[in-house]
Amino acid sequence: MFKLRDRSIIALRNGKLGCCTAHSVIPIVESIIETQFRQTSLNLHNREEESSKFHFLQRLNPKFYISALVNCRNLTQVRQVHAQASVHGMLENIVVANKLIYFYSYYRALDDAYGLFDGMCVRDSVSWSVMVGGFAKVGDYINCFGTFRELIRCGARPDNYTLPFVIRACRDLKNLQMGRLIHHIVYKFGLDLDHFVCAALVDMYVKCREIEDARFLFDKMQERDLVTWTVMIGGYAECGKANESLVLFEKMREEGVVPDKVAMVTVVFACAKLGAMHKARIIDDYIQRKKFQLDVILGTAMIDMYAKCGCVESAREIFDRMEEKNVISWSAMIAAYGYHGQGRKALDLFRMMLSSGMLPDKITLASLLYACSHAGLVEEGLRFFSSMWEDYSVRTDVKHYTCVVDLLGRAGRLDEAFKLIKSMTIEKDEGLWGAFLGACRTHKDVVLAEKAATSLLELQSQNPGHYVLLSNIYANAGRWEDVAKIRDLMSQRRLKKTPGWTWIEVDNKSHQFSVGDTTHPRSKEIYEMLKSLSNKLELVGYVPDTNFVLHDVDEELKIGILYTHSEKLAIAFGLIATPEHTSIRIIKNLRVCGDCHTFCKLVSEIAGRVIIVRDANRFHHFKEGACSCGDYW
DNA sequence: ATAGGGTTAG
Repeated sequence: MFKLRDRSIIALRNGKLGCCTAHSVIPIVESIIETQFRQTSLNLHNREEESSKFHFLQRLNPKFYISALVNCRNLTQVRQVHAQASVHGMLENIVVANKLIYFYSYYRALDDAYGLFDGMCVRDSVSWSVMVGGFAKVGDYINCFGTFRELIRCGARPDNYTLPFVIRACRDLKNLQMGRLIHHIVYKFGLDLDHFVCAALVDMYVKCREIEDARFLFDKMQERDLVTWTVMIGGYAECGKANESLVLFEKMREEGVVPDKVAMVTVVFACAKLGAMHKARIIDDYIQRKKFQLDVILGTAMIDMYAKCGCVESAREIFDRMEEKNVISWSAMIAAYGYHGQGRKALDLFRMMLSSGMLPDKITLASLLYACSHAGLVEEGLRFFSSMWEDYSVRTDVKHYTCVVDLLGRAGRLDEAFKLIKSMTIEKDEGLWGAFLGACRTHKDVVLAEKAATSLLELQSQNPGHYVLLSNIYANAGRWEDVAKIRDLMSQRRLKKTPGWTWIEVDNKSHQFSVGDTTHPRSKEIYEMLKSLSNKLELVGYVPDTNFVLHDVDEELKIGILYTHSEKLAIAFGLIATPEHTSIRIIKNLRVCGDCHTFCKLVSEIAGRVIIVRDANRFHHFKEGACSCGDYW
């Protein structure tokens, strides 16, 4: 047992622990408790008598307990200090009680913390803050909100220490309504929107996908720190405004904020979303210049960036340069080969992965199946699918089924795909039915499409793409009444067809086109180019395929609509605005239409250009009249 | 007495 020496006793009496090292405090407390325990058990009902010998203990300064708590190394020690404080009536000291609540929640003993909190006669704003924060830290949002509500109900004033906790709870739960309420409370109580509250609100709005609200607050912050910049940049990328992400990144650097690795990962992620190749190169240069270490996460993000910007080779270079790879890095690279239609390379890489001793997970296998599906490697895909559990201990989930339905569907084996769906014991989702419906469209099978559609619409799909697909199938079969029904259903469910757009980078600037667009400054030249292209294309036997036009309009009009699809406009612009023989890269937000696919093949031939198209699902590399997807997409 | 941001499929 540690022995109390005079010096220590003096220190304790004065509430100063300057002469004690951090680690010597605990034994002192233990010793005090020990002695005190002996004393109280001898003389439980005679508190007057106990005082003479241990008088100094009762007059202990609260600072002693606070220091003792700070030096606690586990929950048991906190409980001991609590017991000691209780004996001396120290719990009535609000600072001691608050500290105890804080340390109980630090050790995740929320029951103890709340017990103490609940028993407090007087609470100050710190008490509320540590209690609300305690619940927030362990992820007990119900009690976090509950305590906060109690705070408001008691007429206490919330403070800037409490609010960030509650706001972060809203963020994690993606509870926008509650988040707004708290934002409102800030104004109602006339609290000042300090840095912490503001940063938390920005983060909350970003995670609830209210990017404009986040931006509004972000712009109002006087001092924007790196983390908040990063949140904002990532938020824009997440909600499809990756362009703005890169603009913000520039702005951040202009303001002299120096990015760290996490910020760079976020920017790389934004660039992957955007698919802008020259930006990818710039960011890569920046990363190399600033000597950011190519760790697993940054490396993997860069693999993804290069692959999604259309350059699998550069992605592979990064992959090979990475010293440490995890299952995510391997999966990203396999997936990249998949959506570039290089199924064989995906398989090779998968084998390499196995021989390097890395175990695949469900995402690796989904990527692999996806690669097989997009390269028409039907048998290989089916083999992997059937042996996932035995070979890799990975359970098949609905995503794997979706890949295989896609695989069979593309190969025209619709009946097998349907049989597979019917045999499933796990829950079917709309992605699965969507894949099947897509296959029915490709192979013009209205009967199976109707079955798929029934299930799909039962799921109350919010994805307009599925309705358009179905409408497309009906239109193709000339069933205009059914087309009208789908249209009604869409408006009932307040869904609008996602407008298609394509964009192209020329001279470091992006140019965006929608169908029939005439807003581009060089519009006149673009349409002239289109006209001359169509004349040349007709000479090589191109016939517009009006099956890809949804509207119930006459043939002439259909051809007109088809001719001005956004991807055609972007390509025409690419041809007039870039040097000959350079490749043209375009990005489309939806799946590329069949007629445009044919168009691209022919243009690649007659104009002698490589055309790289990124659509919603994958890449198409057109060269000398052929496409890397082998018309299999 | 206050914290927070990052990678793969669909």
